[in-house]
Amino acid sequence: MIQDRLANLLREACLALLSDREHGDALPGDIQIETPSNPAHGDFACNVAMQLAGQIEANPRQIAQQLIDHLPADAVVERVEVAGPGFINFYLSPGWLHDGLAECLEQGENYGCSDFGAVQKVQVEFVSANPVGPIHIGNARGGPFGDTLANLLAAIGYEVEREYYLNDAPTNTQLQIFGGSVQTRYLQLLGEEVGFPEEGYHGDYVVELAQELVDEYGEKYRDVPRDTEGALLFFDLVEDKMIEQLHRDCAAMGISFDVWFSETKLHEAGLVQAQIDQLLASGAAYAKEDAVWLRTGQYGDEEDRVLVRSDGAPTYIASDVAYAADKFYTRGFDRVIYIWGPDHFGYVPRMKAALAAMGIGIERAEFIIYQTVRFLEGDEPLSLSKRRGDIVTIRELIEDIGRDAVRFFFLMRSVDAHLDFDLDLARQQSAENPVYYVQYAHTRLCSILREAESADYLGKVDGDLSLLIHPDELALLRKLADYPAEVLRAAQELAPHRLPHFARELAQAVHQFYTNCRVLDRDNPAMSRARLKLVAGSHIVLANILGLMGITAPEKM
RNA sequence: GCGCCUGUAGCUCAGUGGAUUAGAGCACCGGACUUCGGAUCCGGGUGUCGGGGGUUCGAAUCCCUCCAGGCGCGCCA
Repeated sequence: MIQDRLANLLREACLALLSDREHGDALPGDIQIETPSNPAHGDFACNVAMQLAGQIEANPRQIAQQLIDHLPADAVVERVEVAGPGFINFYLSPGWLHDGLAECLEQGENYGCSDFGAVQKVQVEFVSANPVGPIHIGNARGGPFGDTLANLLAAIGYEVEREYYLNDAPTNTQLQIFGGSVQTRYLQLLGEEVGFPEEGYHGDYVVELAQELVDEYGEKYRDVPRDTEGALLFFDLVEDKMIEQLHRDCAAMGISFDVWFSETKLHEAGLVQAQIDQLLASGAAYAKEDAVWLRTGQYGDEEDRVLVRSDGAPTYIASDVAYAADKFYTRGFDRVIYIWGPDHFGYVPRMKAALAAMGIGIERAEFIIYQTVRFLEGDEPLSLSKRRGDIVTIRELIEDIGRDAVRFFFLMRSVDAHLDFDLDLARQQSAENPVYYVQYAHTRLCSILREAESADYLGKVDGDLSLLIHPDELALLRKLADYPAEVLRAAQELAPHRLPHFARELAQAVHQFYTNCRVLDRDNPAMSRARLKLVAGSHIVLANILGLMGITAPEKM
């Protein structure tokens, strides 16, 4: 990357300058090369002189000038200036852009990838919705986010695993409530006068499930007691359907998990009990009032948390402790990223505390809480609750506006921002959608490449990139050259939402180039060949970035 | 009450120490094509960056405080 090249030049200049001044220890660890927002300020800029000024007590402009004096020569650096309060601005010859295109063409689908994360194993766990209903607008947000984040981390060299944690254990109270809801609907369909519990799952799909049970089994389960065991029996009857549905919903979003991890398996293998015993033995857990508590209060949580209820049933924390042991110890992930919905917010401190109590460095775990999605109908916000039944499923949304638009919409916003989802607006905007703008740029390039195959006047001569000097060509070249740094940054900051923005800017540069620079021209084959190379490079980068987002790159629309 | 997220153009949002012009999309108004796809391009912005205070060469960005909206605070997940 050109940024690394410039940073290395500056690092050498810093070392030379600092040894002159006997300040060898003042070298900044990370030299930031940034792109000035104002093009008049050069192709790249660096603020290292101002950082140094604080440490060695000298005028930043003077330091900047001295750094420039010590800067090793480099072919692409045309001139370097001190500007403003002490910026070092680099003005490069257009050759660096042509080099960037050559690199892009050579690397193809790998362009944008790097080895930053070399051989580290990272797991991204996301969605992980309880198997009690379809994935819907409220809990789907982590899907495209996690999937794209995983793509990004893989692109910068991590060994990535995508995981779905299936809370399928009978100790999960939600399953009991859900099973009870199915049971109640079943009995109602059989004509029994039974009231539906307020805290139950009110969605129509529960009635449909119950109807399927009636169709399949008739009255066979009429006399099952309406207690916890009965509820779990009913959950067992529908469990496979629920899990299949989750698989279908994820597939519909274009997400393929490497591992569907079953909570029940943790229990069956005795791992939950083993972790509880170990925590008791190490003193991280203790017994009080018939329950077992984890000393999370000593590790930053507000208070200690219950691991085992007084009735002997383990809580979800117990499962999660065992699950974490499996992730960090058994499977040996260097980093684990948990992506959770806003309802799990209060759970982060206790999970961190639990990891600390287990002796797992908390820097190895990252918790990303995405913010609420509100579904708006007109001006009325509806709260999304599976239990209340007023849900819009992810598959309804996908059928409505398409998978590509769904992924793009969810990805566009930072996960820290609340997201208002107005279905009418989404439907209406799908024709004026930024995703089509990006995809259309891709199809236009495909169209040129198709056309070029039958253009006999092009011959076999290689395109001369130095012919590319039109402002719209240079602007497009610049976006192509910026791409690898953008991927790296989006991955390091765990910020997939940067991608749709970059993709739109790239598409804009493509459309401008397309409008103002005729590519295929029988009267100018040399220029045609050069521009075709730019078309090929742009085509590669658009396809790559759409690929990272899990959005199709169509050849025709 | 405590904690977290958010507050930037009419609307939806980027920008989270950097450059005396704070950006984009949508919407609205006007314009562009005998050649590669018009789902395109070009032009049109008087914004208390929620208010106030502070930190410094420099703040939408960091700190404090207040206001508004959202979410969370269970031996549920």
